[in-house]
Parts: sequence; C-alpha cells; structure tokens
Amino acid sequence: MNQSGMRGDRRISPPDPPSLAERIRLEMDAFTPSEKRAAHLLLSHYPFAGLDTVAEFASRAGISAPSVLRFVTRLGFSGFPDFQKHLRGELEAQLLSPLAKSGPSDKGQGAPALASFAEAVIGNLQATVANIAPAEFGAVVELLSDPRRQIHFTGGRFTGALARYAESHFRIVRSHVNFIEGQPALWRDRVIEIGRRDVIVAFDIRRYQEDVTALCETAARQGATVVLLTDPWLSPIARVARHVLPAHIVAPSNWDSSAGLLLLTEALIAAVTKRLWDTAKPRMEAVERLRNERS
Amino acid sequence: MNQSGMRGDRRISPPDPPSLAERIRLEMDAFTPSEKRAAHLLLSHYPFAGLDTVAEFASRAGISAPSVLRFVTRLGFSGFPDFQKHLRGELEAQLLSPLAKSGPSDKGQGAPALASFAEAVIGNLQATVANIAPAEFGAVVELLSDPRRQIHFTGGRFTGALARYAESHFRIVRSHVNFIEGQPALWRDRVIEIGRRDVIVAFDIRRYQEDVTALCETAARQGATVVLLTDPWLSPIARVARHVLPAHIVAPSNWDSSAGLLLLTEALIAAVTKRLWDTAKPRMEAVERLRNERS
DNA sequence: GAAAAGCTGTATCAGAAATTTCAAGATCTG
DNA sequence: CAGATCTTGAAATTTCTGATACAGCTTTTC
Repeated sequence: MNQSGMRGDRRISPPDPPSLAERIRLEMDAFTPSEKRAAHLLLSHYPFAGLDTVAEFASRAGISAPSVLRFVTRLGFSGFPDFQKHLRGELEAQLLSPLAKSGPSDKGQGAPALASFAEAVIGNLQATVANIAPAEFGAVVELLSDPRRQIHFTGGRFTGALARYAESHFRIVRSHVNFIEGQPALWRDRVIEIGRRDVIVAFDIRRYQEDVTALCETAARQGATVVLLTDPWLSPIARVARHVLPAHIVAPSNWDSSAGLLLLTEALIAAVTKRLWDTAKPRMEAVERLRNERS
Repeated sequence: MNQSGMRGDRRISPPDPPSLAERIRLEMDAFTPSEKRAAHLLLSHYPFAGLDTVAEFASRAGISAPSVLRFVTRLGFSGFPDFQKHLRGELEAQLLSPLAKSGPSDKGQGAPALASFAEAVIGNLQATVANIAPAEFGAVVELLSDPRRQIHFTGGRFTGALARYAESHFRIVRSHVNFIEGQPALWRDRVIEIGRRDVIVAFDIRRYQEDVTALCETAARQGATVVLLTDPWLSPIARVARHVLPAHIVAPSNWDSSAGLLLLTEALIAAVTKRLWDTAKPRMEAVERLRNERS
C-alpha cells in the first residue's frame, strides 16, 4: 500500500518542531471512534477548535466532554488547560516566525498519493485560469444571466455528473434551466423544441462522446447558442460552439481530472448568482423555506 | 454563542475589519493608568497575551484582575470570555486567509472573479490535503479495493452529482458498484439488502440532508461500513461513519465549493485503480472496445 | 454464544476562573 | 487644603469549567 516514489519531494521547510497535528495524523489509526471524531474536528480547524471550552469542543465534535478529556490525556497532556497551552504556544511560534508562512501546515510526509495528486490538480487549476480569456468567461456569465433564455446542461459519461451539478445550482438561481440526459433516445423528441432562444452548456472531454456532439450540432443548426467546457484539445463540439472554456485535465492517474471543469462551473455559478442576486435571493430563500418546512 | 466566527460565514470582501489592536491604539489616551498597562501588554504580545486567564494577564501587566476586567468591559465586550472569543476570531481570520488579503477586490466581473475564486479554491484544496489523515485515506482505499464488497454511492441535492461521478468511474474499475438516489422512496426497498459486506460512500455537506443521513443510519444499523465525504463541520452521518474525509468548502460565493470533495474522489479513484490494476485494466479495455464497436 | 474487555455518555463533584463588592488610596477641583 | 471624584486592589461571591466515577452498551475474544 505504500506507493512510494512519486514526486512531491518539494519539502523546503526544515524539520520544524513536530506539530501536534502531525502526531495526531500519525496516531490516527490507534484512536477509538470518538477520539477520531475529536481528532478530525481539531485537524479541520487546527488549532482553533481546541481553544474553546471542553463542552464546546465536545459538542462540535459530536461527542461527550469526557471523551474529549480522554482524547487530550491520550495525547500526553496532563489536562485540557495544558493542551490549550500547547496549542497557543504552537500558534504563537508559527505566527511570529515569518518563515512558517507557506501554509497552515503542509508538514509531514502526508499521504504521498493524495498529496502529489493534489499538487497536480492544483497545477491544472492554475493553468486553466491562466488560459481562459477573461472576455470569454464574462460573455458566458452574461449569457447565463439572461433570464429570457432557456438553459440546457448536458455532458458525457463522466462529465454528465458535472452538468448535473451545474444544473442543480442554476435551477435554484434562475428559471428555465434543465438537464438533458446523454442518451440520444432520451432527447430526440425534446431537441425539436430547441431554438434561437436556447443555450446549451455542454461538458465534454477526451474520449469525446458522439451523442453529445450530435446533440450540440443539432441544437446549433436550429439556432441555439452552444457553450462548451472541454479539455485543451477541444472536443469536436468546439466547431459549433459560440464560447469555449478549456480546462487542463491531466493528472497522475489512469483517469483525467475534472477539477478544472468543476472550478469553471462553480465560478460561473458564483458569478451568475451575484449578477442575478436581486432575483436569485428570493428564490434561494424560498428553497430554504421549503427545506425547513419539510423537516 | 452566536458571535461571529463560529460558522463559516466569512465575509467576502470586507474593508478589513478594524483590528481590535488598532482601536486600542486610538483610544489609548483615554485610558486610565492601569488600563494603559493592560493595553501595552496586549499590544506588545498581540493577541496571545489576551488568551491566557485573567489572573495571568493581570499578573503580567502588573495590575489586578478587576482592572483587567474593567479594561475589556471598556472595550465593549460583555466579559472576558467574550473578549477572548473575539481575539481567537481575529487570529483565525488572519491565519487562515493569507490569500484573501492579497487580492484588492473582485468587484469587477469576468476574469478577476475567476482568478480570485480559483485562488480560494486552491486554498481549499491545500487545506483539505493538509488535514486528511493519511491512514484514513489509505484505509478507505483499502476498503474500496476489496472486490468482495458491494459499494454504494449516494449524496444530497448537490453532492449527488459527485456521488454519480464517483460511481461512473468505479463502475468501470471494479464490479459490485452502484448508485443510490437520494429520495427515500427510491431506496426504501433496496436498503433491506444492505448488510455487513456493503460499503456506503456518502457525500454530504452543509445543509445536511436528512434523507441521506437516514439512509446511512439504516445501513450502518444493518452492519454496513459507512464512508463519509463531508465538510469540516462534519455531517451528522459522521456519527455512524467508519471513515470520515473532510474537505474545505468555503468560497467567495453564495455557494459552497465542492472542489475539495472532487479532489478526494478523484484521488480515491486513482488510488483504487492502481491498487486493482490487474483486474481494472482488462475491464477498462473492454469498455473501450465496446465504445469502438458501437461507432 | 457467553464472557471479557473496551468505549462512551450521564450524572456529579471539586476547583478554578470570572465577576462583583467595597473600602482605601490617588487625583483633581475650587 | 478639604471635599468630591475617580481609580484601584483585596476579598467575597458566583458562575462555569474541567475532571471523575460509574453504569450501559458495543465489540472482541475464546
């Protein structure tokens, strides 16, 4: 299970007094279930979660106060105040040293696989942003913010999930939003209604899927505006697309990474939500209200 | 307890909340002698001096405890705990968002929005990786690599798409993989078959969805192993989950970002694919072959 | 399948910490 | 310089937090 090797040896920072966080990560296996809860909470809000009271910490971790006490005792502290004192000490040391800036805590030879994978994905995101034409992004935001237009999301085998993700958000922000399944049989009869007013947002990356291309071509022929989120090699849909947003997708895996596409999607959602805030807000509140009623 | 800070409602682009330190400097003249001593101590060791006990603070400042209390009351806090809470909040905001500082403002539409959004997402990814216990990640990989187990993916309103994304990949890598729709009506009859051999991989973030929780609880009660991908505040599913992988989700948007969850998902897919390569490879080739035949 | 071991939460307690009281001292004012 | 006002700390008080004992429950082991 030790996929050693990989790259990821960019650890510039010196030994650094082994942070408590690191020790917790290493000992994680040996913890009891509720200790793990405590550990997760602490790590996810390191170290601030630990600076509250025992009761608060317990409540946030979903465990009882005594379990928290047992947790800190197990870590070798004589009591909760002792534990807090240590955390404050670490915090002070970290904050006052101008070097320890880089990240909250990227120490530890973390999960090799996960860390190097993340590194690659982050690189993809940066490359994606760098290569998007601002005007293109803005134009798409504008397009998706037009309330008179009907928006259709679609995608291929894997990217269909992203289309669904986009649709489930846009559906709340505005009206006239829907999702088109990938299988031709399912859209053959719906596509005839697509016309000049419609916008197709298609997700399509490598191993481009013919049925998605066919859908977009048909729609474009009928006058619809096609927006394409794809990889840098551009899906054939690009030929009929009005706007193309490419994302880098290569990762140290047998599969491509869709993180860049998700980034673009979420950025679009954020931008359009802000753009349509006056109408989106009441819609979001209405959804919230329905949720609460149901429970 | 509903002081700001607790929840993830980080303001998007504040004009920099005037730090308490600054205010103290301005009001310094109006302080009494002992208040000045308190102020000097706090400023010279900002904000750590204030995180100790009243007694400690008083002793270090060379004044009495009541003077310290009067000092913080004068600053507008309802008591010493309130004062400390504020300090912790400032500290957390300052430490956790070294990026949020740099960008002047994302007022303009288009590219700036995309760039700053990307920055925040990248920060999330780094924080997510930093806080995942390698052992926990490894354990999940191991679990999902066990060919004898049945794997079920599920998620909520928005995260369901991620579950679908995971499922569509795992389905190719290995057998016994399926997707469970969110609505209880759809799984009520399927869940009875879930037992000791089954693994539920649930995606659930803020605005935790009750039906997903119910599904996991039922499954857990029947002996299934639950793996949870959630946010740092942990979905209630964490109570019954064997493994929890939290991802940071706060973004400069009205919506949360799922990029961290996607990162974890893809990393899991990559790791399991590698782990099961001997059996995964022929499966992937078979899928490829089918694709080609169809065209 | 029964016994043992281990975990966890409830109830409770002890003690520490924050807060208030009050009177002594310092400072200001006329 | 006397009275008024403000400032301050010792001590009393109250609140709350961290700690513990114990019993129920789960998991493990034989």
